[in-house]
Amino acid sequence: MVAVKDAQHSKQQILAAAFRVIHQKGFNRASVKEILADTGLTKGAFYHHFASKEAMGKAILDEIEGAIGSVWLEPIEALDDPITGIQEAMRAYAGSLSAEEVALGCPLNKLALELAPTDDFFRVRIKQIYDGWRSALADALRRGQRAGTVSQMIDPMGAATFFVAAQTGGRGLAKNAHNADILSVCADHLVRYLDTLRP
Amino acid sequence: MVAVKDAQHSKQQILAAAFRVIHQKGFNRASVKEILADTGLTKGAFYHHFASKEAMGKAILDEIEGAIGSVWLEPIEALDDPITGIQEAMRAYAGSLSAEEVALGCPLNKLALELAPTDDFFRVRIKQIYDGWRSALADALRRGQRAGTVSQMIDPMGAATFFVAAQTGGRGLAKNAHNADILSVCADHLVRYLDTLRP
Amino acid sequence: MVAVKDAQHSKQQILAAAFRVIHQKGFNRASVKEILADTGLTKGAFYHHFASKEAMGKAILDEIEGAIGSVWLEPIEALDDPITGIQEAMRAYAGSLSAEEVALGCPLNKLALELAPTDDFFRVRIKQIYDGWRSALADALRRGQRAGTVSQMIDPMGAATFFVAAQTGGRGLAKNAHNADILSVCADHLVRYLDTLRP
Amino acid sequence: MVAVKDAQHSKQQILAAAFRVIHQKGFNRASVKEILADTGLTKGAFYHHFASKEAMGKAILDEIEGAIGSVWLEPIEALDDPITGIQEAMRAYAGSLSAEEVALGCPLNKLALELAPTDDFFRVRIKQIYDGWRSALADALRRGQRAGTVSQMIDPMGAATFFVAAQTGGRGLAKNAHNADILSVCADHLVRYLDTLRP
DNA sequence: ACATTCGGGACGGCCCGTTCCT
DNA sequence: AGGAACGGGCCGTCCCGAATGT
Repeated sequence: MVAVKDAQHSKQQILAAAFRVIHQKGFNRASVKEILADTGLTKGAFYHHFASKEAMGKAILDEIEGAIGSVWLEPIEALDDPITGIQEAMRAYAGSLSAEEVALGCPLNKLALELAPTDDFFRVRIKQIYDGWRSALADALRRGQRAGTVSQMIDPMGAATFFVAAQTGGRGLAKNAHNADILSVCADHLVRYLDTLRP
Repeated sequence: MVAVKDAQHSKQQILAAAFRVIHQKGFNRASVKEILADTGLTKGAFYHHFASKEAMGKAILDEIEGAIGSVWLEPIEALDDPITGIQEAMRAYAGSLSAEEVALGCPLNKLALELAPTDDFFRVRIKQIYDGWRSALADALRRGQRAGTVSQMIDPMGAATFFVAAQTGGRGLAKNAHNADILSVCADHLVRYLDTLRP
Repeated sequence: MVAVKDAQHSKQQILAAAFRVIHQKGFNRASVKEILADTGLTKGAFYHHFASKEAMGKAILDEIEGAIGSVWLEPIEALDDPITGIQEAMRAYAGSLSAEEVALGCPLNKLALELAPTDDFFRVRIKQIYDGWRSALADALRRGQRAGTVSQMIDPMGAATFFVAAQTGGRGLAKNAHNADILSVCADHLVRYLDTLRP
Repeated sequence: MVAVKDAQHSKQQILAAAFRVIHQKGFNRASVKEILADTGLTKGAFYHHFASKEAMGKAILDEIEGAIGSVWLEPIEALDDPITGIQEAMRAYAGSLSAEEVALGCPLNKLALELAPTDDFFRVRIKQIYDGWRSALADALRRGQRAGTVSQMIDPMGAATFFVAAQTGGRGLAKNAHNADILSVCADHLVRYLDTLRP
């Protein structure tokens, strides 16, 4: 009855455990050994699926990219009134995080801060993700401009950039304070900021 | 005339080198050995001045606290129109950073992200610094409310929190992108946001 | 048209690749993985054909034994004047090696030096090969003694031993120096030495 | 009474143990851990004295160079009749080796065979040692030519090269066979070869 | 007091030969 | 014959303490 060897399952298990440990300790302090301890697998399995710890980190980035897509981008994908959509996503997000998730902070920001100065590959990959996020937001705002729900005066990309920055910063502040209220406050302010983008 | 052993000088040297290395690599990856390599001193000296690597980290936090004070707080300390003061500080800050400083990002944020989940002492100490920053900003806004330069409708602490969060987030985004323009964009948006706090 | 699974072919492929890698890196440093990389096969195939890496090493020794036979023994198998035969084989050998082959040295000697102290089975097997070589040379010299082309005064086995030793030593020295001239010099001296064995 | 920390002593201890283990297992299979097990020291000590395992290997080569000097070169340093001197050194050497030493073989040859194709630094350093050996022998022979104890017809460097090669080869053969007689036989033949170099 | 040298161990990521199941 | 997983080994790094000057 021992679970048969299932490559995909093992790889996903490792990825999930790695995400958890890295989210908590950061990439460098997350030891391969500890990651594997959560899975019951051994180093042989790890290095069968990933060429190196770094390669696994890249795979995790892919997952994070997907998560950002489903939380922030899909909900507003085809909206004529993107501002309301983003506001709702923001509120849903700020309200959905458990105390633990608040204390852990944004995984992408964590990796960005830790790895950007050291490893250029990671930096560029993370930049891609952030750029994708900002672009999708800007696209939505442009759609709104065409639909008349967003002011013609504003610069979509600039506004999107500011939103991503402020959102990320708010979550970082809340994390360090172990305080979800900070997140709420920032969310409120961002919602109000978004209102100023209406015509 | 080789400088005789000068305790204070050695300690400052270590602190300066440590700040540099930690800013770049983070606390954990900054090895004591590498820090000392920059100074010409040896481990004996290090452990004479600091009980542990962690203790040295705390000393660095003190320095960072001072730096925040002189960049963000002193310029607006007694202003009747704090909003204009903060706007000027913001613009000065965004304009003053070299490409290298942009790429390194905010040292406090870096430490916050890295150490908060792992080491509670650090987290609390960093929280003190952020709280001090936010409080000082809130105080300034309250002073403005009394002077009539700031709207009575706004919550000073909330606005201060949002400002710190957005500023920090902007610098993080710019760092990862190796792009000072992102910082400028965020600064512009923050300046505009601050305008909305006027009566 | 792709060759169907051909057991013998696969085994030979592995053996050939293994010989190459082992010749270059030695037995221990030659990883199974690297050997297989050259062949396109996988570990499953390897352990299908060989019980262990060690077992494969033994198969390689068989190949080496054959190669020594065809280079050194067959040419003088039935000669009445073995000294001239050996001299010619020596000169042919020294002249035929490419710069690369010089730099790689004698594969048998390499294995002998590396494995003799650690693995007794290998040592004994290699000893067999060296003994076979020496015996065949001694036999040839005895044949020459009977034919009157070799002095009665010399000890055939002793001379054969010295020849093998000096030849091997010369190739080792040349290998380390990346210098075929050393091989030539040693070959000349051995030719002259062989002349002293004539009546 | 625990031995006080004595840098020089510790370093020598490590070097001695390393020589032993490397002589037996070769450089790659000689693990730092095993080397240290013999000494009672730990990795901290090892990496305090040596930058890397490779660096330690180079230090060992220095020791080997010294040993060759005292066994082969010093005894004939200023002799007018170098041939007799070399013959005596050869006989002394062949007679002095214990069964264990025979079974271990020449440490320099072992390193040469193992590391030459992989690590060019080692190869060149080992070449230096061999070249030094050959040159010293050639010098001695030239001195003999001037003194009239060595034939004018022979090429000193060629003869020295052949001597080193044959001696090394003989020791290798004896090692693999676990048989000191092979060494004696080769020594005898070399002695006789040396006689042919007299006027 | 200040600084150095020496050494201790625990861990870090990675690789290796091998086995098991398909 | 292939793919997945095992488990232990390897070299090197890290933070730090103890003994030793100066």
